[in-house]
Amino acid sequence: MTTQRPYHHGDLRRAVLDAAVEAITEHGPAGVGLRDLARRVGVSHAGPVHHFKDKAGLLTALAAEGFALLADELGTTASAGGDIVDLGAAYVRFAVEHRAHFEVMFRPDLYHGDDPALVEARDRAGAALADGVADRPDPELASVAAWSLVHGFATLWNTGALSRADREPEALVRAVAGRLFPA
Amino acid sequence: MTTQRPYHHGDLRRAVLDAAVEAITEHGPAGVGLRDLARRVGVSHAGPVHHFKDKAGLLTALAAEGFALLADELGTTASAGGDIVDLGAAYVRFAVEHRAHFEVMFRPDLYHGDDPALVEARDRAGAALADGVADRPDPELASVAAWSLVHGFATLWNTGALSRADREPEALVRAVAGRLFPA
DNA sequence: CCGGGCAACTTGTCAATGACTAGATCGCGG
DNA sequence: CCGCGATCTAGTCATTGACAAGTTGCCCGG
Repeated sequence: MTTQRPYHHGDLRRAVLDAAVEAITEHGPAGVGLRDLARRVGVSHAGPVHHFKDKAGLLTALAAEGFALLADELGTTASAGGDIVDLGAAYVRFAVEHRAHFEVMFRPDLYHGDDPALVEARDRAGAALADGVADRPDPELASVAAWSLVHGFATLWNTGALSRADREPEALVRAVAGRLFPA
Repeated sequence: MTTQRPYHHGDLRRAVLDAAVEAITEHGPAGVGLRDLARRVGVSHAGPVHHFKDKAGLLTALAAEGFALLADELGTTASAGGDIVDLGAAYVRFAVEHRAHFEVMFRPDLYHGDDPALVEARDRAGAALADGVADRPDPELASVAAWSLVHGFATLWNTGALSRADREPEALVRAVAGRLFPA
């Protein structure tokens, strides 16, 4: 393996983000260090700084990416004719499959909440959720109820509090959501 | 103010816990340092260590205290004849009034999840919640639904995601929970 | 083709943190 | 009155995030 790394990494930004996802999935958002990520990726300890300014900047980028991903998922299930329960299931699926992103997204004390890219993505995701309950009676309240239910389910599931249930998370949340929003 | 502090603090453990609550309320769990707490309380930088072993130990104590408080709150509303909606409201009230405790409690990567005192308190709180839905049809599912709803509401509220709503959190969650569990 | 400019990356440094060790101080039981 | 253990202090070490300054190599204008 004489492959001497070139001076320029190629796509360090992406590599660091991926390493961060991996590290957060393993040790939680608290256990991530800029220097550790640099080591994982194989660059010097200050390499990532150039792309993210500081630790909060890294997590801001992660959160923004997460909101964008979530908005996309919700958008596709909505345009595929999915109803509110489908949307909720998509929300939970996202939270489980992208746990690292999800955990950072709802920890505003870790990142810069006023970042433009982040704000845009977050609003987009919020709109997708709101659309799903637009045709329900009292949409304001229904929106709060739906979001609370699926968000609570997702966070509880990810912290392991619900894992005694033997069902798959998506099936379980469908059963639960069907109770709140009968067809 | 010639009150020279005595060598022995009196109740350093409690003082550090209180300082931690204050610090977490201000800056979130990430922004808390053992040394910072020691300074706030006015002891040397290694003082707290004696009582909590390490940082995770501190947060373990905080989490255990939180679960105990929550179990007490739920217990009193239940024995006062409260129904499932009252229990949910109590859950949210706890989360809002004891935000610092609540945030640590559901961040298992920050503390020692196998601490005996913590396990006991957590189980007690869980039992109090489960009791509230015992008389509902399909209690297993109802328990998941109720917990998800109020937990999601509480975390979303605390992160500010729901704060556009002009209602008080407790009243709002009552309206939402009443939808899931009609009287 | 080539030279300068600029982004990407490195090396070095600093203050602060968590964890550890050894030692000082105090209070309580015998 | 003594000593012994719990409580707290002081000192140290590796590590971290942030910053400053230097290096490397790509790309664009001439």
